[in-house]
Amino acid sequence: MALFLSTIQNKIDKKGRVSVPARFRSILSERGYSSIVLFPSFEGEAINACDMGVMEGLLEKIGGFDPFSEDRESDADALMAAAVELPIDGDGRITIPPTLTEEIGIEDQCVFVGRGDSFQIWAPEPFDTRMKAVKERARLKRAAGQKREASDD
Amino acid sequence: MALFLSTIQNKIDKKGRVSVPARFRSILSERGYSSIVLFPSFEGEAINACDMGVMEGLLEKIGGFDPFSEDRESDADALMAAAVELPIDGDGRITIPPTLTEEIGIEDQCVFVGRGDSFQIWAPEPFDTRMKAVKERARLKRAAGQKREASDD
DNA sequence: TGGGGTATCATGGATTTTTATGGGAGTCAA
DNA sequence: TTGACTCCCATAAAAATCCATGATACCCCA
Repeated sequence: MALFLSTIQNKIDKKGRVSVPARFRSILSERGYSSIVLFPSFEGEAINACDMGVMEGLLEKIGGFDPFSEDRESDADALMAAAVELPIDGDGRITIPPTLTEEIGIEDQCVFVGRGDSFQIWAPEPFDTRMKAVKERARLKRAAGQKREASDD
Repeated sequence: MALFLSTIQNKIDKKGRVSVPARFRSILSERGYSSIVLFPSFEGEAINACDMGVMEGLLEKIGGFDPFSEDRESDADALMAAAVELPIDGDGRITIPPTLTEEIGIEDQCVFVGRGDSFQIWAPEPFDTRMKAVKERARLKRAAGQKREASDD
């Protein structure tokens, strides 16, 4: 199955619309979806995005509706409550609700980040910071580890 | 199958009518229903809502589980007795009976909360409190480290 | 190889449709 | 008659849809 790869930054217009990267759209439609499901990441820094199939799988895992049982994870319920299904319009755009953008700090630009079977949406600056941190950590690890002189800094 | 997702707050007018969120309505009608079934949650904080199909499955499951168990049967009886089927009117609204709203503390606003295969109806404030509690708990769990144990104190 | 044409994409704006909400008229029963 | 309820209509706001354009990438053919 095709994977969500690479990082694309797009603009959010005054009406709150953003283009979903064309490649991502084609992957979604390959899977048979014309909408995406968004919900806040647990770390609170990004929005997670997946298709409805993933949500269905999740629900199946936590079990169906049974008012007599208390064992249904409240986390899972919170997830369903925080998630939104967004239709992709005829021009390939979505409108992310303010509840999600505000929490993450997204304003007029956002970054789509491939994660394989799903992707994330970030505000540009925090994403930058995060990437730099990751790279730095990798660099340190490399430096501390072996004498790998193939420098690429 | 489409799932009930996200959280929508709507107003209750003087006549006691509330709009069922459009997305929820379309999911219901997709499943072939034009009414919803309501009954109080056992925790007493919210109203549970589902379609008649879910209700039938539910009662069948409970009834079929153990025909000789008095507890189960009385639970099922209580559920049936407390449940109401509400028609959705031409404008997409329902009128929640006072028996249910008073118990939950709903007055002039209510919140529809998706739960996947069903949804709930809350008074705004208790729902807020609940969501904050869930988030805080998740935060603590995260901060405590990745040791995923049954404990969540 | 390079240049022109074409398809695709991201973006902006306008227009139409849907939705939530308010209110009124008619109906039925107590 | 009064009160509760149903059906119908009005409207403002929000959402979905449609159309236009500049830019870029892609392809084809001389």
